[in-house]
Amino acid sequence: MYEQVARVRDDVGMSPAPLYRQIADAVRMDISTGRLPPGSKLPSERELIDRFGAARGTVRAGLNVLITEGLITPAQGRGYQVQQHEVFTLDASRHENLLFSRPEDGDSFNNDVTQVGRTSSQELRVEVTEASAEAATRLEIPIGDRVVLRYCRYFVDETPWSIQATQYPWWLVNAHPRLADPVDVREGTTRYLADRGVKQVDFHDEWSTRMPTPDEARELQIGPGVPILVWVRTGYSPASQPLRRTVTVLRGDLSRVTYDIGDRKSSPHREAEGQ
Amino acid sequence: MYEQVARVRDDVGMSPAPLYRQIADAVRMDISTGRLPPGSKLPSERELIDRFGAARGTVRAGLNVLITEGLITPAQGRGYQVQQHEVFTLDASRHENLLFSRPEDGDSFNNDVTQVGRTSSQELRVEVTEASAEAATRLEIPIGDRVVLRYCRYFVDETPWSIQATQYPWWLVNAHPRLADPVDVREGTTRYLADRGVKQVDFHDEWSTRMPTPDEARELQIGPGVPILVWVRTGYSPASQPLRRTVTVLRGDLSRVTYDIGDRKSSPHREAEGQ
DNA sequence: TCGTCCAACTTGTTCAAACGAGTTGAACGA
DNA sequence: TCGTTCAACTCGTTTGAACAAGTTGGACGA
Repeated sequence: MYEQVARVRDDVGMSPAPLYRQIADAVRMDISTGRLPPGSKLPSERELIDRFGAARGTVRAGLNVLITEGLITPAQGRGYQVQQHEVFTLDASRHENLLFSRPEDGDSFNNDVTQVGRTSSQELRVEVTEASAEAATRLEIPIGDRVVLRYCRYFVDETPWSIQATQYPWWLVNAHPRLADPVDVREGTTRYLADRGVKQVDFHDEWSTRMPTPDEARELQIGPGVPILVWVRTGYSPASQPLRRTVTVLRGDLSRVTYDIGDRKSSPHREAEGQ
Repeated sequence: MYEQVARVRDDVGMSPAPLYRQIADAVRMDISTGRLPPGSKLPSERELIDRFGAARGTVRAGLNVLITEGLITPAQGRGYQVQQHEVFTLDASRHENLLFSRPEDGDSFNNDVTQVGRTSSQELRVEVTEASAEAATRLEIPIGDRVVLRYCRYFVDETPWSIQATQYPWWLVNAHPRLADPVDVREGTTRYLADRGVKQVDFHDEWSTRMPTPDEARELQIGPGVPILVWVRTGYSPASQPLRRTVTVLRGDLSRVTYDIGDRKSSPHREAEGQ
């Protein structure tokens, strides 16, 4: 199927790209042109060795570039595969607090998920710990003060989606003890608090991106080359008192986030698929 | 300085981590504990070879893990260095449209930059092109319609910071021709339009993250292991007519984004340094 | 027919060697 | 003193070999 590719080594003048990068470029081109569509299997290392007349190490160096770029995934015994993502959109400006909260909460994300025929599930863990310096600053409490930490990992079908850790100051937990219940608050913590007169009206959101730590990569089941989105939301009462601080780590390859700012209510945006 | 590390190979039962990952873990630990502070030089490959009794390829595989995680940067002839970032924060909810716009625009970002004693600069390029499918959808114009593309690369001091491409629909350019001027609009395009009665009051923002393409990596001068933030903002008139669409690509290692949502005006957040 | 087993694939890990190319600082000469 | 040169360091690229370990499908036997 492939003819032997003439190796570009003996140029005069400008030095050619190193062989491993030529390999990466060639395969990347095959991907971007659609010759290798998402989900398809790459030629095996053996085939690429023959095609480029390179050593195995060189071929692997080239493929490693594409792994780092998040374009392909290796699987021992099965070969390399072109990444395919199904992106879910999260409307952060309408989002109350928790991903996957109940539809009655008016949350848009769970709807997004279930409307596509997916099932969402979650693992919950609740602890009482001490506030870190960062959290204490945001929650405007002394460092080391007791807080309730509600830790949650969310799944779409079987795929880990995000990790979320919410810290509530102790004074709030005292008044509303179900926050410390190690079980799911059925109607959602935001609704629970709202029903008891504690309303979050303001948010401060902070976004950043980075590569996952090994722990995060394990929990989200992502390989190298996939960045994460880190979302830190602090919620405030009408009196500008911090009520909670939520740190959410989202898989970058599966997530898109939107904000609608201004007067328009429901945005009439068609879903434009991009890249 | 370092004693020979006993290699963990012959465990019974659970197979040990491969050597290259042991090396990565050891060095990562040195970084996270501060034994190797940001900006410091790593031991050379030679030293690590001796310390772990591994082949050079194995040591390089280990270091490659850390490069992919964005923790270190290699420099030919000079050794490896622990990454050090100076993060700049961009307040997207107060942000008018362009990064680095003039202080009179009330933009917070340029202030952030100059207040720290940095200088911001930019490269501008203006073209007339045809709207892509995506852009046309957002701008609510026919696909292939003429648009003005204002392309800009921003720098902090000498460091590339972000790449920004704004598309204006032709009907707007006709009415406000300076949008097509291949020179900097001194007072900022947002202000320019506002002064002429065209006010952007609503925004639709879309955020995602991914690894850069080779082109983006070159333009932003980022190495492997550094993700980018992609920000797509569509601006609307009070009549909900799309006025422009801006795609901004930000270096993930240097950027943090905030949104303040709700009634509170200026958020009294102290700058809490995290991570 | 239906499991089991195994051969033949796949990628994962590691070694050893060689040469190329960028950087640095010390020795040297003008 | 100052510039040049160069040795000795750094990482960059490539080869070839070997064995480990996961996957798959077909042959084979019950």
